Amino acid sequence: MAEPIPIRQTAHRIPVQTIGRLSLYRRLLLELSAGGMRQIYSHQLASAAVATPAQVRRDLMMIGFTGSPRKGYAVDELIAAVNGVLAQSVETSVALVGVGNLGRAILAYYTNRQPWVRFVAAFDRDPDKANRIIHGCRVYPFEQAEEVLGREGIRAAVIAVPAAEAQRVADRLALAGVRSFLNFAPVRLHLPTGAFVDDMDMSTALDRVAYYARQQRQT
Amino acid sequence: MAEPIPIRQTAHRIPVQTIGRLSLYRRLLLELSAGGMRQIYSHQLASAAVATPAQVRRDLMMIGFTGSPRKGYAVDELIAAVNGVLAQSVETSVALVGVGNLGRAILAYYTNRQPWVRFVAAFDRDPDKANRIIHGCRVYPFEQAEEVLGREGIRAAVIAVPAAEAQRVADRLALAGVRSFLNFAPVRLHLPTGAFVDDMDMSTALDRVAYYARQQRQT
DNA sequence: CTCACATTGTGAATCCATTCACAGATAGGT
DNA sequence: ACCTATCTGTGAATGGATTCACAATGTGAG
Repeated sequence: MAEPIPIRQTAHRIPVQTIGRLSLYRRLLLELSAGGMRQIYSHQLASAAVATPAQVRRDLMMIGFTGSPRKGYAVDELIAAVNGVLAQSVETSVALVGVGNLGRAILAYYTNRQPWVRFVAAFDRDPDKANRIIHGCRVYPFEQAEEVLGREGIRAAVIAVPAAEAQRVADRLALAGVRSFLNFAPVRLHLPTGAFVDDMDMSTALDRVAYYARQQRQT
Repeated sequence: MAEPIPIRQTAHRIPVQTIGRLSLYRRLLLELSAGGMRQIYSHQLASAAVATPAQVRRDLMMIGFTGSPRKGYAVDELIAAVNGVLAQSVETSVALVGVGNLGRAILAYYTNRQPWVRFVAAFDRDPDKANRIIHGCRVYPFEQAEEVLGREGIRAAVIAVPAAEAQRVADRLALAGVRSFLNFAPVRLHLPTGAFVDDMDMSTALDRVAYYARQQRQT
């Protein structure tokens, strides 16, 4: 199992888009590997990921993974290489803030899906929700945020609170050491430089989809 | 009420990113307008939207909306102009496919949030779920998709089914005339050119967030 | 062993969104 | 009525991601 995975350097900064596609590649590769595929060409992976072969090769180049002409890429080694970049073999602890409809659906969605990330704490303002366990995740009152985040060493959080509260929540999490946010609230967060935010703005997404339903255009 | 809103042309094609920001601007402006604000400068809107003033001016230029030096933009006229672009004053009918945890949360989330889009039908493979009403939306068995989509003139759909089924569902919807998709399944969909897909890939998003929690870098 | 050819790895070209920077405009002050 | 300060509108510059295109590679066939 200790094969030398062909990696040259993880040197330069990897763009966010590439990180996102690596996550997708890994999901596709895991399925293909389970189906018995040992080698894969850039054009095959590209077609599965709805991308171009050049895009795939460029992405793999970014993480310093190399294949072989005529044989393509070794599937399992590639999975290991992507794991090395995305998860550095450590499980990442994540917190959820906001245990409403959306928050519970998020917990349900992620449970047993990505073993490399774990929701170790959820928070809610409503004390009635506290101290319950939802989808295997303990819910705390939001007042205990600093304590729990510190204790668990949490540096990533998912925000699923109403728009009006999102900024306050983000401020407090940032102060408590969280540097990476997945934000479901339909507002843009002001955060200290160095922090990372990924907005999952469903309102905006629905507006975009409604717009293009009336146009006839484009990807 | 019949003020002439200053619009020059909706001529050229508006990039997706701009459409997304227009949706955000509208949300912010509606709130500011309700709070009594009549005029707004590009730098104020930019700060609310976490963008640059130049970005805001460029976006408004794309939709042909003009303001005035020293007074900025008229808030209510700008809202009307954005409405004209995004919703063309028509309510858009949308379907949901997949009434699981996520699907129900999506319905709950959108209810009473964006009156300009309406979920007029939901579909699920499971017949037990059919013919119920969830958050004001009637659930049909998926077999009736073509009939209902045709009857309601639906051209936009939200896909919230498991990954393994997403492509089949998308194919069938596309054949039934749906041209615009909001895809929550963690796969990329192959669709006829001309169709629009917006991927809300929560798996990928969580991987990105986990990645940057370990780095110390950047938005 | 040699050859042919499909595939990789990557510099260069292209494309597209964002930002810069400034000319032109105008509201408000005097 | 004029002047000034500050904003808009936009052509040009920038920056970054994607795509092109091709030399280098090495595999499998004969």
